[in-house]
Amino acid sequence: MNPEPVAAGIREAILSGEFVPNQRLVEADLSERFAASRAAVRAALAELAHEGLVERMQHRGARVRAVSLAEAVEICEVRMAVEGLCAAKAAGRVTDAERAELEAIGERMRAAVASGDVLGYSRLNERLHHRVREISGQRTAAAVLERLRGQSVRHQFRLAMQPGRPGVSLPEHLAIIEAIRAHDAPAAEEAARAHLRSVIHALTAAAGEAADGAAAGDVAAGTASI
Amino acid sequence: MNPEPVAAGIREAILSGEFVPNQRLVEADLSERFAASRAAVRAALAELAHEGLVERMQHRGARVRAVSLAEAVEICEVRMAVEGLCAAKAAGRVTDAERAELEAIGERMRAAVASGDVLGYSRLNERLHHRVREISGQRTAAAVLERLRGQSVRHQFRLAMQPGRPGVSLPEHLAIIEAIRAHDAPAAEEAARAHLRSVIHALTAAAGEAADGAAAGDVAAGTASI
DNA sequence: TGCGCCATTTTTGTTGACAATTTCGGCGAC
DNA sequence: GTCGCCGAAATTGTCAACAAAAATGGCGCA
Repeated sequence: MNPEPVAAGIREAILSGEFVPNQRLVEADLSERFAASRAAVRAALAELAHEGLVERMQHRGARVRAVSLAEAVEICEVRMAVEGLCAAKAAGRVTDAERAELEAIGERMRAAVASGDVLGYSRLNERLHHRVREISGQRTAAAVLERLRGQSVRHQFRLAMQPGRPGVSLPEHLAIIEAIRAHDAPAAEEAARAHLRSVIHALTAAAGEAADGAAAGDVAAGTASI
Repeated sequence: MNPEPVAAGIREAILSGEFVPNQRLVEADLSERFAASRAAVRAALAELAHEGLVERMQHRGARVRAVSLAEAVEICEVRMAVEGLCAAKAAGRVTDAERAELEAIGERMRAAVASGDVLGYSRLNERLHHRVREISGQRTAAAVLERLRGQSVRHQFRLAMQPGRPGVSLPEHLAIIEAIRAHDAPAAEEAARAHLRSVIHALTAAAGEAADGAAAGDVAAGTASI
């Protein structure tokens, strides 16, 4: 009956890949699926439209928004700037307990990559980025990043599936962790930016090839490796 | 009848200072004022809540969100990162026509400050920032910045009214213009960041004093000097 | 006189029905 | 056989009434 659980449900369906890009979202269908009134569905769709996950056209209903590769690159560029800020602020505020936590995440990342556990690595990756945002204490930046993340989950997931990718991103992640642990704000900012630059590079490199395949993602999408 | 004109009307009333922070926004009143149904008002309020201009609490209605000084600083920090990105990209893409346009804006800014035309300077300032965003071609960044701007208009306005402020910000703006005109991306990024750093400094400096006064802003608010 | 409780009023949340628009299918003309 | 047109179905947009919750004011009681 409330709009929020409906929005959460649709969001999860989109992020998990159950609802594919450009799929039409008919209000009556969603209303039945989530056992909510059409007004609630409507409000939920409006919310998701503001998050950039769905697209609405006058009298034509809502559909899952397809973010192009160019847009994904744009999103990564903004993330580069904002995550750089968060990393720098985190380096200036990190506590000893948090330093230990980051180190633990780094160790587990190393182990995951060594054992070829791509899924586990993806989860740790997601957790690392999330934790850095929290440690930074920058709620505005965190909110911006959270919204951007939702829009690019699909591309991130495709990237994480790439063969050599974890081997490239692991040292980048470790560099971020080390800089923050060392309270070195400029180094943390640069490490975060370098990491995102690398993501952009990988995205554009994987441009022509494999425009398919990414549809297999209902297992653990939303934890895509960055 | 449509939600959009209602949202636009409320937005303008908030940005112009007619609706002051923490003012309650009663749906029935708005419904009468804008000659729209309550459902339209409701949708408009939801939209504005997502923009961060109003705050809604369950069963307690909507009120104009008051952004604290700390939040305004956070917003400026994010702007520092993202406007830096836009300036850098603009430097790499600016055309000759746009270079001339930027130079013209710079000249008019100089003239406005020389003649003490604070209002005109504010408008040029708004226009410069907007134009740089456009030239950058970074739609994602532009969207992020546009939303942040709405939330901090009130603080920006208070800042623009400060006595010596235009004299400080003018050279910063000119530096941004010059770097973009010279196609010097790193310099443009640094100039934009320096400018925002300066804004943050001025914001925190003007912390204790003059928590009043800013309510006089229905003339040309929304063009507040940055 | 001051405090707490209850009825009233105001305001928000929700639902269902109705109107407007688009889309889809069949029919006829060329 | 194909194109364009017209009606029906599906879908979205809008509204007004109803229900639920919170704010308000008055009353009794200590």
